[in-house]
Amino acid sequence: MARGARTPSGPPTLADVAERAGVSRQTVSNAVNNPDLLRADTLARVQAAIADLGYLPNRAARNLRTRTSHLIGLRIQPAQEGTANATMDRFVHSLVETSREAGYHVLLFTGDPTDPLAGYDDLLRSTAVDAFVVTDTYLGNPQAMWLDQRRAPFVAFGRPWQQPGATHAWVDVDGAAGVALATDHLLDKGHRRVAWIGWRKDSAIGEDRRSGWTRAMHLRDLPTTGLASRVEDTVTSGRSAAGVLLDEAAPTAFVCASDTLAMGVLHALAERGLRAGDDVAVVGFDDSQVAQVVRPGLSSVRQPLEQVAVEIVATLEGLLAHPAVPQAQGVLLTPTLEVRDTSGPVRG
Amino acid sequence: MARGARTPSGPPTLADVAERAGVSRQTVSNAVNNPDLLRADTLARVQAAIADLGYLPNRAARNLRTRTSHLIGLRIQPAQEGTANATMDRFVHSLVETSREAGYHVLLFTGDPTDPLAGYDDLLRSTAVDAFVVTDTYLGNPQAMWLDQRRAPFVAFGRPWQQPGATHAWVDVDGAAGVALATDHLLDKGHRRVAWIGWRKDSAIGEDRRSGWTRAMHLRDLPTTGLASRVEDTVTSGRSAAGVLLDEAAPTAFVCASDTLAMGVLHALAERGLRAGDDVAVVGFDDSQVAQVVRPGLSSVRQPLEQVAVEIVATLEGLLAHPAVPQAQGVLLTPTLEVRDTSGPVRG
DNA sequence: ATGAAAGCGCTAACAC
DNA sequence: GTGTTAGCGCTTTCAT
Repeated sequence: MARGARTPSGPPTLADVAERAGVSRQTVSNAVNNPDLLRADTLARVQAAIADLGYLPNRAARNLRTRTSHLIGLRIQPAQEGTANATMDRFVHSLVETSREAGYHVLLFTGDPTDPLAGYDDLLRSTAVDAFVVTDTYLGNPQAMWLDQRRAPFVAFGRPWQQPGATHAWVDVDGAAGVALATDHLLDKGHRRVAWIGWRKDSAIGEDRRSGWTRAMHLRDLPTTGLASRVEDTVTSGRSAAGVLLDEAAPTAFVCASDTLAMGVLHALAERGLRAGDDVAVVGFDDSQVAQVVRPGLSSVRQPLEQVAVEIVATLEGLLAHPAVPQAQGVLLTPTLEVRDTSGPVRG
Repeated sequence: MARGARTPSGPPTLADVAERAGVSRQTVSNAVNNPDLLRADTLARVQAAIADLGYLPNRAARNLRTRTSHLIGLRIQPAQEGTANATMDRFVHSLVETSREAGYHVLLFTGDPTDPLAGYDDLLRSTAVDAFVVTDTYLGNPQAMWLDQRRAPFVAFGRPWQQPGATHAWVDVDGAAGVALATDHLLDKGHRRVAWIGWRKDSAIGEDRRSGWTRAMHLRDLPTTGLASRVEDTVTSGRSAAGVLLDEAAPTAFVCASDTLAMGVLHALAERGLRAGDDVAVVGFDDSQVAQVVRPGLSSVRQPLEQVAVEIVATLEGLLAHPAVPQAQGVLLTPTLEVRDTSGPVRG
């Protein structure tokens, strides 16, 4: 059947535009992808036809031909209820926004939480996505190694802590710097006994953040012994840890590896009739909604997730370019500190 | 060029499998899509070849041929900072999970917040997605009407409040029932003066939720006059509204249209030295992370978002089936109540 | 039950 | 600068 005599079924195609503009299909393709190749008047005629028809290239056909999908795969985990952790929400939005500007959409997938590789393989083999953004590198990061082996383009949000020899591109936030920022802020306020509540030792991110605290303390010749605690990332753990530290080390301020832990500290203070901000200062990490709406307002380290997304997409574009543009292997961004009520000046 | 002599560039294709199994390409296609058509031994041979090669059908080719993408478009808004609203996070994950089980992936896009249609059009015209899930129906819902006109398959999360004549499929949570649940819970605890803090009158969702409160109160012959306030959805608005109500109407309990407003109430109580849960009860709406980690724990109405996702995907499958399966136009799900400290029994 | 032919809509390569 | 040819990998139709 001749394409010219088609019934108006489905969106217009290249052929429709070509016929209407009185040019060949290839010329229409060029008008869309390489406008410079056309003479001005031809271009105008084709563009008019495109506008008239409301033509947009069919994605599947273009994908098949160019062997790209302009899709970026992102695996998401269920939101952790009962915690204040909600980094993903902000990051996902930033990534979607930035990707759009670069001509990409974000394809979400989940996977068996026990199998970090689930989902990646199928998408890769079926050429459903051009690249991945890998976020859950804290699990030990087998995805990164695995994707690297398959030569799958990807950028990690998070450093390859466990694989010192890894060569893949990554973008991360300098947790140590963030915690140092928080600690310095407290020290500047006059605090001397600043405690740390962080995660268990097997968390590389936790240890990194912790190092920001020890560094800041030691730079002012302040001791850290007996002032630190390593616990699970739950509110109740934070509460107990704070209780023990208050009893045994009498800190006047707490820096925490997460807002979840910081909330635990606030609970412990309230139980003892201590006023957060006035009696004891507290700083959390992630600038969660909880930090923003709780009373008193929780000071917190904020990750520049918008900027992370920008760096990730820029890296991705380099990776996917032909020929691939050499990338800086890693980009480390510095967080900021949101000061709220819980780190007001010490009373008196 | 004969496909048989290909260099091992890129993933295996149908032709590769066919050659290895000694059958035609069509037979491989049938083995994948209509296994029943093959003789048992042929099927086994083909499946072995598929497994050996790690073959998975190329998405773009399949999409082009079948005119489907097995992608569901979802437009996301930026997380509202400074509020406790985080329904999206949980919903998105549920939707991705449920979609996967139905063979779909979720494609995320954003749009100009001032133009609710931005993004939809391009995806539709380029046949990038098979259907949409429309969530932000509270804005007045032009997307629904618009998509309906274009005969684009979609399901709305949220009723067509503004368009009584709308015929599209939707899934929603019965906010009135949720608030009635909360109010009854408080009345059962012995409260009689239960106040309502909700959104401005132009919010249909807000008015619906409010109706659950008036209904529950009136069912027990309790007055509502002077006990209600309609404000913006911010913590400070909730705080002021609670202050005014406490001064003028002396309620012993508050039901709020959101956790954000409920947090405002908690602030107001704390400022007055009143203890939430003991002196005055408070129930929020959304069961946000804030409700879960704040102290005292905030009782809250929880939307069954997992179930919403299941219903939406089921409806979508019906819509996309050939021939389309007739759908119930709307599905209304009932929320549950998470009881925490702020709605403990009245003291004494 | 299996194979051959055609074509989805697009773009890369080349001819004019 | 524009048109022609071919083919991406798959599935639908029809023949065997």
